Parts: sequence; structure tokens; C-alpha cells
Amino acid sequence: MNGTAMVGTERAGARLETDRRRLPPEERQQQIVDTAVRFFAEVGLDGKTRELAKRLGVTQSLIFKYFETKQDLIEAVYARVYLERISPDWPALIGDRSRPIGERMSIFYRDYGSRIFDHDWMRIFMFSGLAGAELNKRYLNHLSKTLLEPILEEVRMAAPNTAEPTLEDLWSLHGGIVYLGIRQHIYQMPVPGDPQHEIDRAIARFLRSFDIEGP
Amino acid sequence: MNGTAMVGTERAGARLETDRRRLPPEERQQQIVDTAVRFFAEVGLDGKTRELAKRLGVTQSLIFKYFETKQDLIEAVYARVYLERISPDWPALIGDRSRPIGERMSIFYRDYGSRIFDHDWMRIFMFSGLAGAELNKRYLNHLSKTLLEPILEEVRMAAPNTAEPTLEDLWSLHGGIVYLGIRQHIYQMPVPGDPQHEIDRAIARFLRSFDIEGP
DNA sequence: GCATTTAATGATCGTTCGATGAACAAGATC
DNA sequence: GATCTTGTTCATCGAACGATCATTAAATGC
Repeated sequence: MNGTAMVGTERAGARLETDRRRLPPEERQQQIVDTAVRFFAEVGLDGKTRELAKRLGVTQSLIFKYFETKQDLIEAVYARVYLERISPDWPALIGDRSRPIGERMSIFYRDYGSRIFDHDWMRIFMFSGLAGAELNKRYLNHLSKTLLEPILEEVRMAAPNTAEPTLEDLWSLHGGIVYLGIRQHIYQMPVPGDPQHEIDRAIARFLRSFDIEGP
Repeated sequence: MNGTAMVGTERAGARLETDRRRLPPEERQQQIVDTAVRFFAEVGLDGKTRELAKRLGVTQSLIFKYFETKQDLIEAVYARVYLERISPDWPALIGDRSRPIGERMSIFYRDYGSRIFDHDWMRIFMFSGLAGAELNKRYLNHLSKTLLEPILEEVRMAAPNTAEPTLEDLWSLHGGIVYLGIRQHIYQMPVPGDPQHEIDRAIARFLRSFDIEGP
């Protein structure tokens, strides 16, 4: 199970797969982080460096050539995993009043779901949250400020002035959607085959309760 | 740094409250489980028995007099914590058609919330879920069968025959409510001071989206 | 082909883990 | 107050942990 690219020199295939492979440092470092993401997502941040090394097919000591401490490796895993979860396009999408709010929310949560309904992300986010990492709070605060609050404003614009939605209402909708991923990847329960359909239903119910047409 | 053992009042020969105390086995066992619940909820199931012993003010070896292995202790923690979370009264409440469905759901989730919006429970449930414990699945399946499905039936009874709610709709509502506790106890974020108010809003929105009057 | 550089290994350090068993002492009974 | 029971401590085990460092061998330049 060698996942990485073979190096240019192909010498008549006499090389054993268990050979000691010499990778460019940058490539090796990336490989370690890749594997560490999957590894820590499975077993938790208390996963042992020896087992990680076994998955990598290298010795445990090699890991410490690329990361001074285990904590440094974990930080690299955080950095890797927290990228790719937030798109800079979302604020523009949310504020695009040429489209109905239901459509905007549907597209947003379709994209959002495709990024966070991910085994590794879900579990590492939960592990780090339980460990008290500051990253989770920063992430959620950022989410609230740059996405939920703008959505709230747009929903208010679209709603007849009867009863106004609150930010907590949006957190509730958000929680209901995220809970789909929690059921699947944390509790490992079966979930509906088409999450987007459930998400659209949740959005439609939300908007309908404020007399707004859904997606 | 260790504040457990030292004595403040120096009455030589007098009864020292922090002395090595000899407890009835039943009492000691209960005390260990009590402390272990709080301890594991804080640091996770990988918490070390020596640190737990320090909190108890006893030696580490004493723990193994009452529990053959650490895993046995964890099972005892599970058993302790999973009790008290489900009331036998709920099915009768949910099926009581002399009251409007909104009121029944409000009362149910008020009681449910008072039981699960708990620091120790929330975290241990999440830790054990991440560890792949079978208990979580059993708990959630039980919840679905004995509570969510009956609620679904009652909501359908109360709804005009326009659009029928699904079980997934109820999971979505449930997730939105539970997410309040997750934000508070897992991510340690500030949450609204009156959770019941938010819960009632969520229920009202849910029912309203099916043209039913809320609580 | 030989010297140089440097990934990667292998052996090992000091520490800490869960767990064990002998020794000790608190409390009841007589 | 001597005796007995047993809750608790003390000392320690082997395994496993993160981390270190001298050694080995694959790539590179001359």
C-alpha cells in the first residue's frame, strides 16, 4: 500500500516495496501530515506516534525529524484541516439579492455541507473541541460573524414584518444540519442517502415558519 | 500543587479529616465512580488512573481494588451516566391527546433538556461516541423508536393533511436542540441564558412550518 | 568512481502507563 | 487491649510512551 508517487529512476523493477525510500523533504512532510490527518481522525489526538509511523511505513523516529514535538504535528494537522472549510465566495452569494433567499441558503448549505460532511474533518473538529482548543471557538465565531449574521440580515429583509428571526434561530437551523454529519461520522449511525434533500427541507421549514417561500 | 493531603489544623492525636479514611466498600466504590465521571468527562477516557487517584485523595492502586481493569471502571461510568437520561414517563406524555402537541413537545424537551444539557453527560457521550462505543448507537436507536417516532405520529395526527413531516424532519429539530448543548459543553461557547425559550421557539417554528400551532 | 550530503534507520534514554502483591493500619468484636 | 478482618498504602513490575542520537545508505556533484 504505497500511496505516494514513484520516483523517476525505474531500475528494472528490482526494487523491493519495503525498500527504504528517500523522499524530498517537502514531499515526505506532506505525506506525514496527510496520513496523520486520517490517523488522528480515527483514533483521536492521543494516537501514538509509533502506530502512525507504521501506517506511513517508516520508523517512528523519522516523524520527529520533520516535527520537533508531537504537538507540532498536531498543529500542522489542524492547519491542514481547517483550510478548505470556508469559501471566500460565500458572503457574495449570501448578499446577492437578485436571487431569492431560499435559493441562496440552499446553495450555501449545499456547498458548506460538501465541505464539512467529511469523516476526517468532523472527527478532528470534535476531538479538538473536546480538548479545549481555541481553534474551534475562533472558527465558530468567524462562522457566526461572516455567514450566520449576514444570512440573518437577508432573511429579515425577505420576511414580512410579522415576527423577526433571531440569530439563535439560525444557530438552531445550523445545528440541525450539522447534526446530520455528527450522527454519521461521530456516532456512526445510518443517515439519509441524500443529505442535500434533508438540508433543503430544513431550510424550507425554517423559512416557511417566517412566511417566506423556501427553495 | 497538591492540595489534597496536607492538614491545616495541627491537633496532634486528634481526628484528622484528611487522614487515610476507611470507607465501607460500597461507599468507596460509589465515590470512585462519582469522581471518575467528572474526571473522564473533563480529560477524556484516556485520563490516567494516577491523576484520578489524586483527585480522590487515595493511592492509584486502591482504584484497582474496586475495579479489576480501567475498562471496567469506564463501563461503570457509562452505566452511571446513561441512567437518569431517559424517563419512563415520556411515552405517556407524548401520547396524551388531551393536550395540544405543541405543549407536549415543549414539556418533553424541557425535561429532556434538563437531563442532557449537562457537562459530564454531554462530554462522556461524545467521547464514547468517538471511541466507537456501541452504547451510543443503542441509545440513539432507543430514542428514535420510543420517542421520536411516537412524536412523529402525534405531529401527523395534528397536522392538516397537506404536507407530512418525516422522521428526518424530527431528527433535524432534535439536532438543532442538542446542538445548543454541544456548543456549550463541547466547544465551550456562550449560549443563550434561557435554553427553554430557544427550545420552545424551535418547536414552534417546526410546528408552524406544518401549519400547527406551537407552544 | 569517489567524496559529500542528508534521508532514514535502529538502538536506546528517561518517563509514565496499567496493573500486582506484600505490608500496613483502622475499626469492630470479644 | 489483644485479636481478627479488611480497607488502604507502598514498592515495584513489564510494557509503552515521546523523544534523542549515532549510524547507515541513497541521491548528488565533481
